[in-house]
Amino acid sequence: MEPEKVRAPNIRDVARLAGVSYQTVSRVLNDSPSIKPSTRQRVLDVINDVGYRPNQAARALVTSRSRTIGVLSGQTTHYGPATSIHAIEGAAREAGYRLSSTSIASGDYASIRSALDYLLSQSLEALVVLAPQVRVFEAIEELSIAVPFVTLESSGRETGHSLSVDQVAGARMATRHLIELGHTEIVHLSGPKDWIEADARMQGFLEELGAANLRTRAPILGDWTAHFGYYAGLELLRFRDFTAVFCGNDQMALGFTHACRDMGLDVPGDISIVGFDDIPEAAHFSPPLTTVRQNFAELGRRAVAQLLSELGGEAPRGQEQITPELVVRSSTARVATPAVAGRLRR
Amino acid sequence: MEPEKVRAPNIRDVARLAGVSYQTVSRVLNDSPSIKPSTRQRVLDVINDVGYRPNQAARALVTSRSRTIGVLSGQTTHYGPATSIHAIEGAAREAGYRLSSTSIASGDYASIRSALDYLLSQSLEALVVLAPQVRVFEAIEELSIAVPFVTLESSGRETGHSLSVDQVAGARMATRHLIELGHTEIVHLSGPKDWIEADARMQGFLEELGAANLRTRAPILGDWTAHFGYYAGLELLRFRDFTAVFCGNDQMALGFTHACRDMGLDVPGDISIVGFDDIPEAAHFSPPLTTVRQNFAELGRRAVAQLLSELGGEAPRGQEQITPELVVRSSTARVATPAVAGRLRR
DNA sequence: ATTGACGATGTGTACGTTCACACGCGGTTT
DNA sequence: AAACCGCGTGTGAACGTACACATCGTCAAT
Repeated sequence: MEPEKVRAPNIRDVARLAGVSYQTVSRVLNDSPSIKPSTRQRVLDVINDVGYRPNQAARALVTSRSRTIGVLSGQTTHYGPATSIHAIEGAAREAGYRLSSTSIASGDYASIRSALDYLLSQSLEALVVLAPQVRVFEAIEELSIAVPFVTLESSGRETGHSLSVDQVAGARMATRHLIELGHTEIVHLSGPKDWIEADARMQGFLEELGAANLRTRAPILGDWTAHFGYYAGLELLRFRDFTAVFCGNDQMALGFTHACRDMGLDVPGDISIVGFDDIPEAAHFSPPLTTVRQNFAELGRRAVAQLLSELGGEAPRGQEQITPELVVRSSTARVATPAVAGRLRR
Repeated sequence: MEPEKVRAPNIRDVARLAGVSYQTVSRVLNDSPSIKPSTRQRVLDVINDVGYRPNQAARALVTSRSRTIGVLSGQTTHYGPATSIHAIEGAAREAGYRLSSTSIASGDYASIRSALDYLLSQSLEALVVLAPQVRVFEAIEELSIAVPFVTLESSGRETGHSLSVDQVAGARMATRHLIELGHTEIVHLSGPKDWIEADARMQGFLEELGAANLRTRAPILGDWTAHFGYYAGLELLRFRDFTAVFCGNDQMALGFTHACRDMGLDVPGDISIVGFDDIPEAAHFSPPLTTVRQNFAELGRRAVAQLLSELGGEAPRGQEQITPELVVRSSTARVATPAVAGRLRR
């Protein structure tokens, strides 16, 4: 029984054992056309025997091609980003790329900057940014990144490298749906302050309300969690001066529904609720949640596709948006009579 | 205004501009002790000016230290793994490591093997495996991995490198809770066939039932989704020969609850339901779900801690388990009278 | 005055791979 | 018969860094 080699075999070891030059081995590895089949087989056999694995660092050093796509993300725990990243990973793997991911601890500039620095020193070939905070864009602009990159949120700014679900359109759909059901007093539970999506959804909400000439009220700034939705619900429902809620995401909608139940209110009988995202659980909430579906996986796939085409020499595609889709379930209903809203108002 | 350099500045460029040798720059980068403060400052200034970033590939090549921890994962979309990975990422970043992640497309051996091959060619320093399929362990054993590694599931096999939440204990807690409430006819909705956790939870369930001398029934093999829970519920509830369900995860519990509602059954009045995981939404389900909490973040952090200590020269810690915690909410209740269960039985 | 130690810096070399080029060799063209 | 071509293969760089060692002054100890 052989003792474990202290040094991993390298390309020269393989060459020696196969009785060829290291260059021939290299050709086999990069399946160069001009190589005799018998030689190739011999080399492959040796590679298999000794468990040779080409050293990626050395390869990256000389080619300055790392076959790596960097991913800068924020909270990867959430359903949306997690799904997108998973799709990115799959698409990248299919194209022979791997992922190097870093997430930022907090939204402050220093940690964003250091995360980007870190990624950029990896000599990666492309970069996808999923970090939804506004400051990330400042850092990106400042760095003038040399590799193709794409951000998965619309920054509002024209970076020319963005790909996103049209949050504004989604929010307008959700709001219009409520308006069409006769609701005139609609509350919006938004996401945190400097989140791009939160901002866009809020904007869509306000636009649609404005278009219908309805009273707008200041949205409540939440933190995306069901807990927040619950406590915000308990608070807001003390004054029942609204008949519908548009929540910035499904979790908050779930929490809000919980609060309604605790306050003895029926959803959608007394209060209509719309969420955002369409997480897989939303169809099984009680009641099943009306929400706006974002195709996170598609987003991830298209990000990789765009990057790959840019890597292949094509020009960046500029802004691109995916339209979301309203999924009507059972958490929204027509207002009993328009007067109800009036009666409820203090 | 300078045109963008085609080549990124390297250590020699910095050295030239700072009027020192490249070795001095290297010393600054690795903050070597013996270097004159004024020189260090001059070098640092140049580094900042030209935006020099040390090439990690070159560094990895010569040191064979990549400062990278590999992550092999399965479905990263789920709450559990996503949370663990996030925690791993955070802990790794804190220790100056970054992550290189690959997920396996399917559970087949070839894709597992190629994913591992890929990771192992990265000259990474440590590896954490979150892929819950049994076959992954076969691949790992076969490869006799040289770097410290840890698997985040208990394989049942003694690999000596595993760290996990004690699934069996968690399942026993859940089951015991139902038994203590007087339930004698308990159904188990399990996860997919070759998932390690699914197996362990099933085992715990059966053990506890056996300990209480209760009738055991064949668990239903699901796929973790709320959809499955829902349809399984619709099917099972046609014969109401049970009063409680232990679901393999919270999503299936949600779906099952939905099915109960659709069948006009009250939870927990007619049926008690226990989940597993304690996803953040579980507290806001209708009714709030009794479940078993797994500390996924802790798991991730401890995995990194273990790896780092091993990297520091300490011996691997062997098996290690974290005990989960039963969280009693409102989806479980005492059986009205023990006779009820009997009456319901066909 | 000579030696030694030490602080600060520079010079070779190695890491493992790919790229540009060179080479020998049969077979076809001039 | 000389020149050319393409196939299969080998040789010498180069990528950017860290490590071992060498060098050079300065200052204290002998």
